[in-house]
Amino acid sequence: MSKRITIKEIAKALHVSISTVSKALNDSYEISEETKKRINDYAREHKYKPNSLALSLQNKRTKTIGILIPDILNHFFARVIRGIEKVANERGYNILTCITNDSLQKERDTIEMLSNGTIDGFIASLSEETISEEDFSHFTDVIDAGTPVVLFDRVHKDIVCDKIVTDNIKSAYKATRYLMRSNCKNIAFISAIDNLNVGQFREKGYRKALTKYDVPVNENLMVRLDNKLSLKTEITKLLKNNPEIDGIFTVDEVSGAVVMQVLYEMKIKIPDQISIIGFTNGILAKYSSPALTTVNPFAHTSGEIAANRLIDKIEGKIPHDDIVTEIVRTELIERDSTKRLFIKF
Amino acid sequence: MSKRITIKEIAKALHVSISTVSKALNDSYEISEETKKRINDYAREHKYKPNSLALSLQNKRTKTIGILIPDILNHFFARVIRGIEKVANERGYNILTCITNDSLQKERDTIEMLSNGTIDGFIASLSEETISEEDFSHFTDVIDAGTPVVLFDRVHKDIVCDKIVTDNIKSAYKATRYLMRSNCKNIAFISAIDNLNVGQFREKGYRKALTKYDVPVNENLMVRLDNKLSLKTEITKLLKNNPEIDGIFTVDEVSGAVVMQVLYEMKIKIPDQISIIGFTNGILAKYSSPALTTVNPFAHTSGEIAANRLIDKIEGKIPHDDIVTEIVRTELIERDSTKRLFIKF
DNA sequence: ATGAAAGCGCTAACAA
DNA sequence: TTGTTAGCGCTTTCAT
Repeated sequence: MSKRITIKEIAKALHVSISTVSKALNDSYEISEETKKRINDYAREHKYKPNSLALSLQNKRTKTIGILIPDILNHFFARVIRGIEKVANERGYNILTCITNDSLQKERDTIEMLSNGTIDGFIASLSEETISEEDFSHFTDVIDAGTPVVLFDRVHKDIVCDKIVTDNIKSAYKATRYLMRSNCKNIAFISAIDNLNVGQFREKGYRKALTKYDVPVNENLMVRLDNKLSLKTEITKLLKNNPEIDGIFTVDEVSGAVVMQVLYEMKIKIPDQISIIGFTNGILAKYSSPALTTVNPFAHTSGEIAANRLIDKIEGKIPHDDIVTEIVRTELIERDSTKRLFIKF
Repeated sequence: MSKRITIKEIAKALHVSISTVSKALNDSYEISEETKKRINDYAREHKYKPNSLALSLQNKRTKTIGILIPDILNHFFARVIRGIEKVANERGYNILTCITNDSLQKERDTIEMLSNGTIDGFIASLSEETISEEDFSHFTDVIDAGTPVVLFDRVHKDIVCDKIVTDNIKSAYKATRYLMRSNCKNIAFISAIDNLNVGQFREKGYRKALTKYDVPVNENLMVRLDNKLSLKTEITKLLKNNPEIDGIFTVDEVSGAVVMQVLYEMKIKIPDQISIIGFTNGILAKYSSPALTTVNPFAHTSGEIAANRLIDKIEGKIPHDDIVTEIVRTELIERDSTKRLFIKF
C-alpha cells in the first residue's frame, strides 16, 4: 500500500528520538517550540499521516462504528444511514456499512467478523430471518463482551440494549383516524411486512383507531402478507371483492405504490373515490402520481439519535447499564392521495 | 471494548510460548499435532478471535475497501454498493461506505481520513462539486502513493485509474430510437443532471439517434437542468408550449417520475398520447403508474466488476499499471409507458 | 518441536 | 527538554 512516511523516519531524518517526534506531533508541552516547529514542518512537508491502525491498536478503539442493515435499497434504511453518517462524521467516527440481506447467517458472520477490534460498537436493524428464527445469541454475545450496541426500527425485547424505534402504533392510529376524518367509511389495511413487529404495531394502531371510533374491524378489508410477491394480486382481489372500500392505509413503502398501480389500472380516482395513506416518506411517495400522503418516520433523526447514543456509550459518557428505548415521533405529510382536511390532525 | 482473549493469555494458560500458540493457530508444520490440539481446543473454548488490527498492522493490509458515493438515496448507487458488497464479502473483504454528499471537501476529507492504513483501496464515484471544480488532486495523490482506485459511473479522464462506466451514449441512442420506432415524431429530452458528464453522454446519444434517422434536433424540446429544483415547472412549461410532443426521454431517475406527475395533472394519457422512457431502473420506474419503460444500467454488475477489479489490484493479481475502462452494457426494460414494439430493439 | 526476540507504527511512563 | 523502554497483539525469523 501507500509508502507513507512514519514517525521513525522523521526521527531519523531530524536526529531526534521517536518519542520526541511523537510528542511534538501531539503538541506536548514537554517539547520546545523550536523542536516542535522543526518536526511539524518536516512532517507537513513529507505529508506525514499517523497510521490509524497503530493508533487503534494502542488505544483499543478504532473510531469506527459498524452498521448492520437488512437492505440498502430500502429508503428508510438509507436515510437512517445518512443520519448516522452525519453525526458519526461530526464526532470523528467512520462507519462501516454491512448489508445482511435479511439473512441470519450473514448477520452472524458480519458481527463475528467485525467484533475483533474492527469496530467500537454496532448500530443494527434486525434481519427478517433473525426475527422469525428468534435467534439473538450473536447479539447477546457481543453485548456481554462489552461492545455497545444500539438497535433501531426492527428491534426485539430479548436483546437488552439501547433501542431507537418509531412510534408505530400511534402513527398508524393517527393515519387511520385521518382517513376517517376525511370521511372514509370502509378503510382497508395492507401490509407486506406482516412478519415484522413494526408491521404488527402498525396494524395494532389501525385497529385501535377503528375501535376507538366505533367502527367494527372488517377482517376482509385486511391484506397481510410476509413479502411483496403476491401483493399486486391480493390487492386487486381485495378491491374487486370490496367495492365499498373508500380508504386504504398501507404500512410499507411498496404496498402504497402497488395500490396506486392497481387503482390506476382499475381507473379508480384518487382521492375522489379512494383515499390512500402510506408509510415511509421515500421517493416512491413523493414522486407518485398523485403524490402520496404518508407517515414520515423521521429516519434521519433516528439515525442521528442512534449514533449519538452509541458514541456516548463508546466514549463512556453514558454508563453501559444505562439502557433506554427512544421512541421517535412521526409526522403525517399531506399530499394528494387524500382529501384535504381542515381540522387539525 | 470487548475483553477478548489474546494469544498471550493462551500461551500463559497452557505454559507454552507465544510463538508456539501463534504457529499452532496457523496450523504450522513445526508444531506437534498434540500441542496444536491442546492450543486449538483451548482457543475454541475461550472463543479466541485474532485481533484484526494487529494483523493488519503486521500485514500492511486491512482487507477493507473504502467506497465513496455522492448519495446513498440514489437507487443506482445503492445497487452498486450491493454489488460491491457481494463480491467483497465473497473475497473476504469488508466495505467502508462513505457518503460525500456531492461535496468536494467531504470527499477530500474522507480520502484523507481513510488513506492512513484504514483501507486497501477505493471504489468511488465523483461528487458533483469535484466534477465542476475539476479538482482531482486528492485522488491523484492516493493513486500516486500506490493505493488502488477504481472509479465508476461519474469518472473523469484526468484521473488515471481503472474505470467502470455505463454505456451511456449507446443506451440513450437506443432508447431514443425505440421511441421513434414506436412512432413518436416529436421526442423531448429531459435532464436534471446536465452538470454531469453522464448526463451529457446521454444527451449525445439522443442527438445521435435523431440525426441518424434524419430528424432535426429541436432545442425547444430539450430541458437541461443542473438539479431538480425547477424540474416540475420546466417540464410543465415544456409540455404546455409544445403540445406536439409525443415522446419523452428522461435521463435521470427523478425526471421520469416528475414527467409522469405532470402528465397526470395535465390528464395526458400514457402511452397513448405520450410515450416515456426513463433512465435507471429503480423502484420509481418499477412502481410508477403506469410502470415506466426504462434503461437499466446494470448497477449491481458494475459494482461487482469494480470490486473484483479493485481486489485483483490489491492482491497483486493485476499489475498496477494495467489500467482499463470497462464499459458495462445496458438493457431496455419495456413496461407500460411505451407502446409495445414488435421489432427487435 | 519449541521458544526468544525483533518488528509493524505508535504512545506513554519513566529516566536522564 | 529530550530520550529510553515497554507494550498494544500478532507474525516470523532465527536459535535451541
